[in-house]
Amino acid sequence: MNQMSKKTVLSKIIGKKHHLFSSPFLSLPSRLLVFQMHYDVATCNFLLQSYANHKNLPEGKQLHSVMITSGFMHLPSSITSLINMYSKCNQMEQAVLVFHDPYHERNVFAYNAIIAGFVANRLPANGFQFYKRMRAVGVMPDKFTFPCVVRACCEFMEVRKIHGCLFKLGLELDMFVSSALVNTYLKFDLMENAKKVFEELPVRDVVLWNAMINGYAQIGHLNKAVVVFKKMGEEGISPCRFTITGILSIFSLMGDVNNGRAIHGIVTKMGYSSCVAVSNALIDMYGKCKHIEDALVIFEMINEKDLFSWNSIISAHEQCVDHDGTLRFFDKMLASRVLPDVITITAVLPACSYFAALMHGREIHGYMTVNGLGKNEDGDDVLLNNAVMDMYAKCGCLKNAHRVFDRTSNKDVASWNIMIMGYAMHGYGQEALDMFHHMREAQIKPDAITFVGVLSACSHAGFLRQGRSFLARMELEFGVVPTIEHYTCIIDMLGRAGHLGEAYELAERIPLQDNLVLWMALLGACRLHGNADLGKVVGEKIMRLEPKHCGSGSYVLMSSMYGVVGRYEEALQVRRMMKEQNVKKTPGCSWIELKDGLYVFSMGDRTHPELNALIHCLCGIGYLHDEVMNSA
DNA sequence: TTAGGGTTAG
Repeated sequence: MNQMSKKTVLSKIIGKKHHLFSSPFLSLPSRLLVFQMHYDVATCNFLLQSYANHKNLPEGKQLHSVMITSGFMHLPSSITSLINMYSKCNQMEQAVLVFHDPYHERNVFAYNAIIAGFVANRLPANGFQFYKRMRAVGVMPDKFTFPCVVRACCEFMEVRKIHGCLFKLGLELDMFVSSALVNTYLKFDLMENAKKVFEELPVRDVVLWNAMINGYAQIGHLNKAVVVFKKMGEEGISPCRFTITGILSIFSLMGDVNNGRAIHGIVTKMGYSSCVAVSNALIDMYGKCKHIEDALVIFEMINEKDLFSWNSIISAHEQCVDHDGTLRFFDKMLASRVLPDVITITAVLPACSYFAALMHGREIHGYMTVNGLGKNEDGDDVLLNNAVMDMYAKCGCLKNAHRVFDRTSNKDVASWNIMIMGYAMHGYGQEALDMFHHMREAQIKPDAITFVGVLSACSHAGFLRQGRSFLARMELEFGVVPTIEHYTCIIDMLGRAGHLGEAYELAERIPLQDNLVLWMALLGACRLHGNADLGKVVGEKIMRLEPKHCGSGSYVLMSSMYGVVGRYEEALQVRRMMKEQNVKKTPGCSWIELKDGLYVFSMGDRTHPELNALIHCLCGIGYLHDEVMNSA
């Protein structure tokens, strides 16, 4: 009988007995009697393994007490299985208590199990301490010890010492030890050491190839990672699921949909389609390559969607700038009772910011606070808190944004930029500049984005003198070279204030003039102040730019500018040009946030399944007039 | 009785 079938038979027998042993209808002494009649050490160990795999701590603990009563604790195998059970249930304190059991001498099995436990529970330093103790008391490590000990190394010198030991013990060619070694060297960014271990092995299995592929990807050498992947195929090693997820993440980073699709072909051919992690990696790849339709097909085919599946499809929508899709899938996720995590929230918050969906954003912030998601091992999760701040700021809720800002202990330059930009975009120029001064007091070095915020604050508030001064000082005093974004802010500022001549002169003077946004800002100012002559010159400049840069916005702005000053013939001429060039006006898009979600509409869009009901509802609460309802 | 890989954001 082979190992597998032995295990199957054993589990069937134990299943029946176990039912009796766990029966709530029997008193403890009776259960103990059943146990003593039918159970031996092998059965206990088998059960403990099963409890460990299912993280069934209560039954594991119960079995532990029965084992003590039955006198099984002097057996080394019981100790090892118990340590393993407690480790897998994340109870390292209990595991250590078992390890120190006074009636038992600690052998290599017990040491291996406790070191593995600490490594799996992300406490490598504790694991390494047990290895040192093991050597101190003279217990010889074996080929099972080293894969864990290598992973337990927290410093380069420790790995080097262990690596030396492997040669002394003749374990330098063991594939389990070597793959741990390769991964640990990569953890310390020591690609050359990892490569040496890999190349000196006479036989390499798929795990080792995976380690090298992921290692190159980790240090940003994506092309080299692809070369290693190809070489692996040439050497006749078939990719496993882990290889597939790794290489898919590489092609997604490269935005290489063709090779990604080729991997999709391998997935189908090798029958990996049913593996959720593989499907999730495919969704991510198609999402990052902006092929949302393919991502959706994969997503719909997953039977048991996990957190990764939802996060991948939500992020895919966000990457394809489909904010509506992002929120739709987030709602679907909640309806499927899958709880969001930090990654879900960071993907969803920008969509809330885009739609100024304050209700949605506030709910997410509440969920985050209740579940302690704003914190990580470094204290406050500054990136997540920045996303919340940005959401509140973009929704115009500056008080809440400021509250989150104040509560974030480890603010970075982005935190300050979000607040400066938030105040600037809502017309609080003075508050934005005050934030900038506080930022300097806090000795945070401003960057290019800070000055976009500061200059746009000056522009919106009409602080001409200060705006000019900031532009002059930003390079000299702060070492930030003005870019086209900064000049656009200044031109916008001068234009809004009616200093059209100065704005035009500046636009002419600066390098990289072929920037549409810059000239559009000036065109907008010409329209605002009814200066169609200068507007015409600016308009012609825009038209001379590459036609692909010239969207419908500039044509519409120009025709409207001529309209404002009564030059209708020229306005019509622009409209005719639009027709000739086949430029279509992008339809207007609007949205409304109601209690049950966000509704997005574009002009003439009648595709919403509950359009009529929604219009009735909107009329009822005074959002729409009856004529609209009648036209629906 | 004990051991080595994976996917999602910024």
